[in-house]
Amino acid sequence: MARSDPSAPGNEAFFSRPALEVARELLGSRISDGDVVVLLTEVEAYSGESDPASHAFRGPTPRNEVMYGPAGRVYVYFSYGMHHCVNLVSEQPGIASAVLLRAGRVVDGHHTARERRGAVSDAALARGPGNLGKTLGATTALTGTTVWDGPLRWTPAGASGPVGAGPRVGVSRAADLPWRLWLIGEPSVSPYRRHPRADPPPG
DNA sequence: ATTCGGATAAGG
DNA sequence: CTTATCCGAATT
Repeated sequence: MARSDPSAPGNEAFFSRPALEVARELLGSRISDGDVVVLLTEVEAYSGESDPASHAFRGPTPRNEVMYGPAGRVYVYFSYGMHHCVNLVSEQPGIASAVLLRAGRVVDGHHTARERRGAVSDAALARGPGNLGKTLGATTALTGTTVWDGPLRWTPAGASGPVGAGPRVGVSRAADLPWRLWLIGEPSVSPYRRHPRADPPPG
């Protein structure tokens, strides 16, 4: 190997699957930036141009272009003019798909994390996608980097606990697809907030 | 429950 | 130009 990690082929294969499947297996795995290490506790799948809640629903744009490329790349979008939200691209090239990293538990680098986030509880450091992005120091400049030879490094999960599934947060269309997954009992998981204009829940 | 902040993209 | 959005903090 000249530059990239020898585990790159395996990592790319891991991400080159349907977003929901990748999302499920991301729970309990780790993503790091320098000394800051986060164990992922909450993720959401966004799958293809047929998913009305996905940034790719209306086809390619300069912002979402990376979602159409090979898996294992980082997609950071700048949200509401202030938050950097981190996604990991999944599926094969041509199928725009990604997993939004919604929350995690900081397991190392608390000092750096708190420099970025301020005086909040450990559980709140990386609770919510904007806060997780801030904890990792993410900016849109990370878009397109891989999680094996870029600033963000991903390592597979060991064991992880029971998994909950429910509606995605803040989406107004396809609001009740249970594509938000989390580790049950984790205090770092963000509270569910339904989009104000989503259709009423079924039942 | 509501309000601001203010990038990105779609539609008029 | 107007409206909506994969959000978070602060306020009613």
